[in-house]
Amino acid sequence: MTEEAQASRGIVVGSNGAVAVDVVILTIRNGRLSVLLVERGLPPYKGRWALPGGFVLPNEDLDEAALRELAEETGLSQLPPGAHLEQLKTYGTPDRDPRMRVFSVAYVGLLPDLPMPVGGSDAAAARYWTIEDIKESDPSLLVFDHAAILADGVERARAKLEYTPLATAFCEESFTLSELRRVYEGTWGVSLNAANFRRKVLSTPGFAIPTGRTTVSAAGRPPQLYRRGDASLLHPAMLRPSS
Amino acid sequence: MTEEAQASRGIVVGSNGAVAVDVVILTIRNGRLSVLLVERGLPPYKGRWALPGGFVLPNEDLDEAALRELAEETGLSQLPPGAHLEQLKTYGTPDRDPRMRVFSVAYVGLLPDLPMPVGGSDAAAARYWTIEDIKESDPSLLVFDHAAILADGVERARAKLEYTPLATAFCEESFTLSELRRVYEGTWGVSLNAANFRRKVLSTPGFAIPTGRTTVSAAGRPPQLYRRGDASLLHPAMLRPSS
DNA sequence: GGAATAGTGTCTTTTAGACATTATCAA
DNA sequence: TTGATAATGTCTAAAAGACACTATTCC
Repeated sequence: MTEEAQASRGIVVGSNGAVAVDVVILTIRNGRLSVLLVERGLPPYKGRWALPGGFVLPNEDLDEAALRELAEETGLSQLPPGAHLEQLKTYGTPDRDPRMRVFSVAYVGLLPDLPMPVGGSDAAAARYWTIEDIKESDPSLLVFDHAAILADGVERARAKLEYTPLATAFCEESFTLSELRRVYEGTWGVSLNAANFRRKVLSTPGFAIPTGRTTVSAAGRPPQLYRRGDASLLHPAMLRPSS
Repeated sequence: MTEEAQASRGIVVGSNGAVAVDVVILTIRNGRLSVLLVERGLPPYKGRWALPGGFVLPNEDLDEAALRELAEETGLSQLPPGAHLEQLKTYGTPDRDPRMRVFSVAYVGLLPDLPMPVGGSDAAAARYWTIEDIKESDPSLLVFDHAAILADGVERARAKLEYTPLATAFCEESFTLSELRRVYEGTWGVSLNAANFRRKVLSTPGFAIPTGRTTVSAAGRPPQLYRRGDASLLHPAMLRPSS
């Protein structure tokens, strides 16, 4: 039955729940895939952690709401250049929030490892957790179904690195190929052959563009710097080792 | 800000819109990718077409609501074996429905080309349209943002055929490799080399399993019959011709 | 020079594209 | 036999994996 048919029959008119957004903000810190979580400072659920999120405001688009939540928690007034935010999935199991029916439209954000701002808009604590640490901790660390949302977000990021150049969203505006490779290695939890990785990236038009500059490094030959190209798909894909 | 923080501050409590599901039901008819649309029989929007959909009921999960809508429009009491239904994306632009704020959680369904049942639960007409015909018709054929939802659904289907064995969801329980190839050809709008396609499918474990039986065909050598295997990913992917 | 990291070259293996050839049916 | 479709075989090209080797820096 169509929405309109229902509405004209008066079966369900008006609202059947509240709509929120939750954001899985991922970054690579110290070579490990990590997510930004906020701690509940007040009951209920005091001491447990949650994905940043909140209700969609009247007249606010979903993407806007997600951007706003990301900005509030990271302190970034806007997305850094090259960063990426995309819709993930909507979660609406009737009792996922025990207080009322809440539909949560989840987003995934890929960001470079920026220094945390001094306090977001909330009093509650916020910090990055490695995905590993969360998996090894008490299953009730996260509120509601946020563990499932996080798992879906991580899988989305892992999959998208295969067939898009989005790994660069984890990097600063200019980056070395070793940094880019460590994004893949940290996200997939594998190690990749540096020479073959280099050949693959450089043979894909629009993935990484040489800037001509180099960086100073602590030891070894100074690496070249690259910037994001305009490719939107890798063809053929970067293969995730199957082992 | 977290949902809980907002709720405890009373910033937004209760609802901010209604939540509906809309389903992009795709099939291959006469070799062409096609979608099931329902016609509005009553004003407003009389004579225009829409994706099957409706509001999510209290205590109904999103997947359930999508299955219910699919069943109501196709007359299928349950999904045929091997058919596929997955969440696509949520659309929530404030004025996408002029009557009230409606968040629509869209789904994509891939089904074999089953005969249409004699009338769904609605009085409104329902029929399959080819994607081509919709693209060539008046842009106002579809209500609201349903053209955009349809485009996203078609792109999802096209992409998923590349890296999953979901093409089999368009087939009956047993199928020939030519039928399977025509699914790819119809979905992608290309023609594929039959010999190379065959080699690719048969070299992917769990894609298509020979049943040992053959079909009678109007002309030519009778083809072997296959059934779906248990693979969930193609590795490496079936490449979509880049031309 | 030695340690460390960046970058190049090359051989092998896997997979895809092109396409000729054979197989099996109906009329 | 002819026409049609299914199935096989083979050569070539593209891409990935493995890995040895050279380059450039700091100490």
